[in-house]
Amino acid sequence: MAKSKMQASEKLLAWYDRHRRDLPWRARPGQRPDPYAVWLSEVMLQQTTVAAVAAYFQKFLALWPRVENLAAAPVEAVMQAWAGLGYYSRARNLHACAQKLVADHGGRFPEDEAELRRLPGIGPYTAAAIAAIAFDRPAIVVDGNVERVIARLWALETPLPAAKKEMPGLVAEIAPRQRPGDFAQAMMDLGATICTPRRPACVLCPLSGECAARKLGAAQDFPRKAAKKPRPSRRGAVFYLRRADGAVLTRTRPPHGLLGGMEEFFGADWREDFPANPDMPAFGANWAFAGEIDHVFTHFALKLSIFVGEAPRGAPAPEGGRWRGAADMKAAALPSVMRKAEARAHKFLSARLA
DNA sequence: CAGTCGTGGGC
DNA sequence: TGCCCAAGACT
Repeated sequence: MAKSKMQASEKLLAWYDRHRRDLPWRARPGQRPDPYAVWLSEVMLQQTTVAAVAAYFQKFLALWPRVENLAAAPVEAVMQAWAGLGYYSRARNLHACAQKLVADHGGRFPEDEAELRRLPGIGPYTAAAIAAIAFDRPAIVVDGNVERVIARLWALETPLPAAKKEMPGLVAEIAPRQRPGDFAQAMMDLGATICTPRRPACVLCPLSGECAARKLGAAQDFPRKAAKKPRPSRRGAVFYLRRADGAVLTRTRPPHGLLGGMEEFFGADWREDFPANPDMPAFGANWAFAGEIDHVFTHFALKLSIFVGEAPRGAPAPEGGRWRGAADMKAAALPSVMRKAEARAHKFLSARLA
């Protein structure tokens, strides 16, 4: 190990002391972090931007200030509060984790990384992050930021994701004995603000003198990445049924899988070979085409045809469905794709009225 | 281990 | 418009 690499952590921590981000879930320097807040923020931040998380974090903390409160809440309330943030299995696991913490750990977070790892929704990254940040344990934290910083620091030729298994060892080479929590957060802050995916600000980087990719003049070309697969397209239909009294028909999706446990409008299955003229459902009448919406999921793109229909006052909900009043709809656990469909239906209805 | 699992912003 | 991506977990 080169001596310059051993000094990297000192430079990084000095930089962190001056330039650390002030984030809602982050404790002030010298203050004890709240493990509950650390855990909550880390789960929300999985594959999710700081900007998107901030408001949800505040909302959850206001609704459920302590893990006991979250554990006592109905899971439907948690799903509803999570609606719009994506990756909904996180919300279900969050709730399950809270209940397990209360039932098996007296409402306290274990400090040990391996013990944390056993809890639902807590994987290798989150376990290490909680151990390091909340308890200042010497855990090696590797997230996407860290992978990028490390790949550039060593001009690592191994492409991601294959390089993932080398990462903990490489991080350990520069990890300091002291301040493991600050070191972890410093690496992530550096990746988020200086060592960015595009146009990294190497001129401002405290590690530029030790960076092999920088020496090659090719920081932006790291990390190497495996070619990605094309994203298939699917089509489907949404049947937005409005009753004469203004209530709207919805249902709840099965608890697991895509948008698991979230609410939706009735619709036809999403498939690549979707029929050009799908059958309208038996319930409802006067079905009218309200337009299409596009939505992109991680592993497929979706185009939905929106149909608006009417039902008479007092019409019963079909099997598995429920009527929601207008005010009730605002609080429903609708994922973003369904909010988009709802907006299209509203636009169509207001245009038809005019 | 490669596939599944959301969303919104930036360029 | 299309592509990239953002503090990954689970199977």
